Parts: sequence; C-alpha cells; structure tokens
Amino acid sequence: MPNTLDDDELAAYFALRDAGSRLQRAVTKHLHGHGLTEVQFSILARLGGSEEGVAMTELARDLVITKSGLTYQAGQLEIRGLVSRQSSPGDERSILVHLTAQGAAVLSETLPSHVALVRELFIDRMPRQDLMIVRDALARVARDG
Amino acid sequence: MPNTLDDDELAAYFALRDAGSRLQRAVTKHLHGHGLTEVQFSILARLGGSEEGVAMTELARDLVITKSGLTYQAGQLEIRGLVSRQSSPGDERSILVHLTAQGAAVLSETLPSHVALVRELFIDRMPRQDLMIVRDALARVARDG
DNA sequence: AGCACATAGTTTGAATTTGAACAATAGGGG
DNA sequence: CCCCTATTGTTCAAATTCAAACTATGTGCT
Repeated sequence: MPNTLDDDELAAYFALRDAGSRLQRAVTKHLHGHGLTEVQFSILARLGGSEEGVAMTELARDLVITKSGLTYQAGQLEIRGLVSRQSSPGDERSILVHLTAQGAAVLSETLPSHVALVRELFIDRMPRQDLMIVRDALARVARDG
Repeated sequence: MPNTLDDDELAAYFALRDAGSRLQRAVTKHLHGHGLTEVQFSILARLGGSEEGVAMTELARDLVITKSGLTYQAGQLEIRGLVSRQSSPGDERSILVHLTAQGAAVLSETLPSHVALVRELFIDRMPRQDLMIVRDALARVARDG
C-alpha cells in the first residue's frame, strides 16, 4: 500500500469528488427554485417513506448530518408547517418527526423534477451495466466494517 | 425518460450520494487533525501542482466553490502564511494565488496520510477493472456539454 | 431504591458559506 | 477615444453548519 496514487487512481478519486460536487451543485440549484435547501429536501424525502415518523438521531445518521444541524433545519421546516415533531410514546427522550400534509404536497411537487434531473445528469449518462458496477462499487466506499 | 427511478437506479443514486458523504466525512475528520478544513486542503493541493500560481476565479471553478467562499478561505490561509496573493502581471483585475514554502511544507506533511486514507476507503475496496469503469462513468456525471 | 453511565435532543457561540451588491479593469465596436 | 458590456475579486448581511456544553431521560448494576 504505497503512499502515492498512480494516474488511474488519482483520476478515479477526482472523478468521484468532482462528480459528487457537480451533481450536488446542480441539485442544490434546482431545489432552490422550489424553496428548499438540499438538507431540507433530504429530510422531506426520508420522511416520505415513513408513516410512523423518524427519530431525530436516526434521521441525522441516515442523512449524514450533525444532530444540531438537524435540530436547526427541523425547526425551519416546522415553522413552515412541512413537518411536525412529537415525543415518542415509547421513549420520553425521543422526538419523532412526521411529514405534514403540506410537507407531503411540497415533496410531491418537487420529487418528479428532482428525479428527472438525477436521471439526466447521472443515470442516463452511462450504460445500465456500468451503472450496476458503479452502484456496487460505491456502496462499499468508506463503509464501516 | 420516465419520472421515476427503478430500484437499481435509486440504489445507484443513493450509493453515489452516500459514498460522497461518507468519504467526505472521513476526509474532513482526518484533515482536522492537521489543522485544515477540506476546502483549505483542496486549495493547497490544487496550488501544489502549479508553480506559476492560480487565479481566484479559476481556483473557485476547479474546486466547485463560490468566489466569495474562496476569498474568505484564501484570506485565512494567507493569515497563516500558507499562501500568498499577488496581482497578475498580464491582467490587473486578476489575483494569482501561490503556495508559500510553509504552505508546501504543510501540504507535504498532510498529503501522504490523506492519500493512504483515500486508498483505504475507496481505491482498495474494488478491483482495478471496476475502478476504471467508475472513473470513466463518474467523469461524465453532471458534466457540461 | 440509588448511583453511574449511556443516549436523545437542544442550546450556544464561533466559523463558514452563500448570494447580491459593489468597485475596478478588460475588451470590442463605433 | 468613448460607450457598453463582460469579467475579476471583494465586501456585506443573512443563513447555515459545527462542536462543545447542557438538560433530561433511559438502563444496568448493586
């Protein structure tokens, strides 16, 4: 394991970092047109798949953001009426975050064009076979264990 | 081009976003131990390959950050004596940023373990053949033109 | 029960990032 | 040369992010 990267390795590393940056930038710009930051959208998207609500800590872990950052953004979304927070029946410390009807409406307004953008910038730029390899390869990156 | 993503496509999208997040998080943590933010490190790394200096706008474009953000971080690095700024001989508007000797020292202290980390978390987690596919596929993501 | 430790979420203040407005220089056409 | 527009970099205020300290609740052990 030498402490240098050859040209191919360096190119792969930069490709990953640049692809992530460029895609994030494009997505951020698109979401801004819908009045959402990327973090806010990812919160709504994650809540969209859960009728029972999601606890703050789990939400922060899933979205790879800090707990304090989530507290701030959950507060912003709550002010706008897109999510609600209620303490968990089982654990008095835990707060379950839910999508409100209004939040669900914003999500379904935003999701189709978000998906179209992801398809245009990422999915449709490579053959399906390569996409599968990328999926499996990236799933192992920086994964614990 | 439907406005939904099938399971494979969704998995690939999340794999890219999550891989980027996890790798960034690990890299950020490592660099913090060397007294650098990721943006600061990327500035030093980019300057490391250029003896003539790099203009602010070009630097911001290469690193996919805003110009004002770069102004701030270049100022931080200049205060610490790691970079210097001087107006370009050719264009009076342009500012060329250079690595100082001290900046080069910090870079060469940090780079080997950074590279080792990238190798451990990314490069060494997939066969070389897949790495090449990932490199080529990601190079096309969200690329203009 | 009582104590120690772990976990959930918030608060706080500082650092960073952003977008818009701004000042200065460059370049092209009349 | 003069105007018009584009480009370069900075400044400013506001928004966001972070890490550390903090409060409150759960869990296990004795």
